[in-house]
Amino acid sequence: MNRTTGSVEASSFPLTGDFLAGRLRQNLSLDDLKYIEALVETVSDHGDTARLLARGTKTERSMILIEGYIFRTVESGDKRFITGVHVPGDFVDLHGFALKRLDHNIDAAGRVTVGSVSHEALRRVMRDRPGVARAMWFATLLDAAIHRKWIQTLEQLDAPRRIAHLYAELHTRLELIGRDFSRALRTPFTQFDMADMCGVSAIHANRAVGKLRELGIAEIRRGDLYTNDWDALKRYAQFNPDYLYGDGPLKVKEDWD
Amino acid sequence: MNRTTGSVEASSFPLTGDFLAGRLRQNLSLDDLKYIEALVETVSDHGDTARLLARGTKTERSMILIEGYIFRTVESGDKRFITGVHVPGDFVDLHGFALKRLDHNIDAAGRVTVGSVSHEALRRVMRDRPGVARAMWFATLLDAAIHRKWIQTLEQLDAPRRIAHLYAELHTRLELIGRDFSRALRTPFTQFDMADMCGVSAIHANRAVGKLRELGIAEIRRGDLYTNDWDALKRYAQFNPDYLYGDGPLKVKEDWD
DNA sequence: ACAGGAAGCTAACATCCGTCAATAGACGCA
DNA sequence: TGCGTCTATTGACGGATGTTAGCTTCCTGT
Repeated sequence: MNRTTGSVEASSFPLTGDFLAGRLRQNLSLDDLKYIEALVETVSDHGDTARLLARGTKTERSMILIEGYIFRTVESGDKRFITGVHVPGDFVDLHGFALKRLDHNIDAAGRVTVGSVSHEALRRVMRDRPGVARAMWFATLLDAAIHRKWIQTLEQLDAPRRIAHLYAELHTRLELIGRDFSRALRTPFTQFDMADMCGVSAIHANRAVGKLRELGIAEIRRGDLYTNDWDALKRYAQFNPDYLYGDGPLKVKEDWD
Repeated sequence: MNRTTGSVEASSFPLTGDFLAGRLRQNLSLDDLKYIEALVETVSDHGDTARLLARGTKTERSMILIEGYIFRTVESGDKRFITGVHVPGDFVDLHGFALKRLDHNIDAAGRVTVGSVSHEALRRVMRDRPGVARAMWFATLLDAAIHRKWIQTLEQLDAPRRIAHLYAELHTRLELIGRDFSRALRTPFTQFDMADMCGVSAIHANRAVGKLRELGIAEIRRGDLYTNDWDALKRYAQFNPDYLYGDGPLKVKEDWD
């Protein structure tokens, strides 16, 4: 667990705006999206495996992931456990705004670009933009739904299927933000990362990767997954995307307000 | 999985009010609590293992658990997986208000008493009582924190420790709503239920229960756990209650509004 | 008291997985 | 280019867990 916090402040504005197509894409007007984008006060790049926020920290800012992958981790003894992974468009510590302290670390997986929103700005959202505030609530509800699916995966699947399910989920989540990887899904994950996400030892994660290769399901090399049959992979992992609410994930009932 | 939906409508009003001391206990005035209590339109009792709400159902009501235990379950093949458990005071399907459909079932564990709140009433809350609306958001954030701990438990602990951790968590959550079981924690859980919560087979759950007994950690008989040393049990389960935010679980930053 | 059924318990065997040890490959840096 | 480190890989062994089968205990209804 090498942690080099090589943070580099970047002044690259404006944002692309694309990343907002993810978590917050539903039920927000273009005006709302522009409003959210304007909340981002600073954008920064972070080096490999940087710890962006340590457990227990009290902060006055929340981060939205713009590029890369971020882990939610906890440490116990000398072991690390990964309880969640984020893709661009996700608010990674929105709960840090509501709850007093964070109960886990926020770690970059490889290089990341994050936008920072002050809690002062979020307080203005709560006061002035109830629609946007609701969208943020729904985004955290989707987090919870993904957590529940991880619980089920850990309860139900063996190691090879857990890894396949992880990549199937990422594939779908990345598709939902408009990124299509027809043949390869690139990540900076090591087999240690996969092991910590799947609750198995690194050596067993290696066996699992080998089994996926042997079965012709997928070839995983240095975190990058290559396959020519995503459907077969998803079937093998017993993947059902319903929990991501892709067809209207964050839609509220029509008669709100 | 016997499902007798023996629902009996009860007209027993008013509520005790005690059950609200749980999830929503922080940052709400007495006036707010009375307001929430008044939202409960009907109270009903349900028989053993009743399915209160099926996955995919669209509903116009949300339920708050008043007495008993409730499971969140999913079914895959002929197997059942439990992704969460609720104690009195918990809103069990508040996310059903925000998201269009439920991604899992809501099942009673033994006999339960639930209060029902119409989504129409919740819409009024959103509009008129921002403080209460926030408290509901925070309650779902605490759900997510508990989910993350379950993920970690599944990744980290063996079967005996998972069962010990489950009871340690319930003990603390019940303490937080003012119920103290110094020597015994009574639940209607079967070893099948424990197995489905811990991601092991029922037979292995039985082995695990036997090991806890053999180690002198706890005696579990028909769901009821007896011990004279909760600290030892919690130490054995590596239980750390921080994630329940017990010292101020749902506290918001002081300077809100 | 009796019968039936659900839950709890035990044993035997196979598979999944953790650990230790050792080696090979890939990448960054001098 | 060569070295060192991180990552990936393989084998061997033991422990944890799944599966099947059968038995016992407890509860409940009659």
